[in-house]
Amino acid sequence: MNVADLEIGEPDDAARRILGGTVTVGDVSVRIVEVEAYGGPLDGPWPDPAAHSFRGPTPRNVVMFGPAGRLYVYLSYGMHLCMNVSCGPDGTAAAVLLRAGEVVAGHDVVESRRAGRGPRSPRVEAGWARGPGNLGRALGVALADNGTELFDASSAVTLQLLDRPLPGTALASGPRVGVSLAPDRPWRFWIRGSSAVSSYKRSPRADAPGGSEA
DNA sequence: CGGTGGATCTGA
DNA sequence: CAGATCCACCGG
Repeated sequence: MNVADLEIGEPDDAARRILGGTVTVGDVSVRIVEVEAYGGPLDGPWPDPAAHSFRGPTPRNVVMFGPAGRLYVYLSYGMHLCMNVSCGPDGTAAAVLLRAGEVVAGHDVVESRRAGRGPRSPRVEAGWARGPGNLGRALGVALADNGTELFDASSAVTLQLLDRPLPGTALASGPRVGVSLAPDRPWRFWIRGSSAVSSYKRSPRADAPGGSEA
């Protein structure tokens, strides 16, 4: 509900602020339980070689360079629509990738979107929006939704933040998933104990689930 | 583990 | 323009 919370502060602050918030598209709502923060080019405040925006603005990533609170949608590996929330001041590239959520409304719609997929696709409700590709499919976003103003109630895609951010004790953090550059940056955040967190990438060696306190 | 899949970017 | 790349997922 408060864009200012996303335009002030570091991308990781925005990431923690978004956790626990709710994204709504039509009848479907998802409570966000896992996110990753991304920065921008070398000459910006948050140089991030893992970010789409690292090599400067392009037609695809230009939303990351715009004002906070807009939806950045991109197609990953030719089949998965992934959702990000732009953050930071206008003109500065940063975004938060929405990695996983819990379906809190529109279960029937989400289930129908999952129909016809392989028998191994998540049957358990907790897996319906686990992973950025699954999250995008559950919500039914399209590339055409790129740039949507998430805090405008009349938008097709909206984001409702918690009135107050979750306490740090409720969160955990660790390295980002699927990122080969800057793997040491602990810019992945999730809500402790949520069954929808995409834990599959955790190293089997890591006995304590994947990360540290946030 | 490998195949799939398509937009996007880079460098001829 | 072709080729490489890409913030995944599923089935084996």
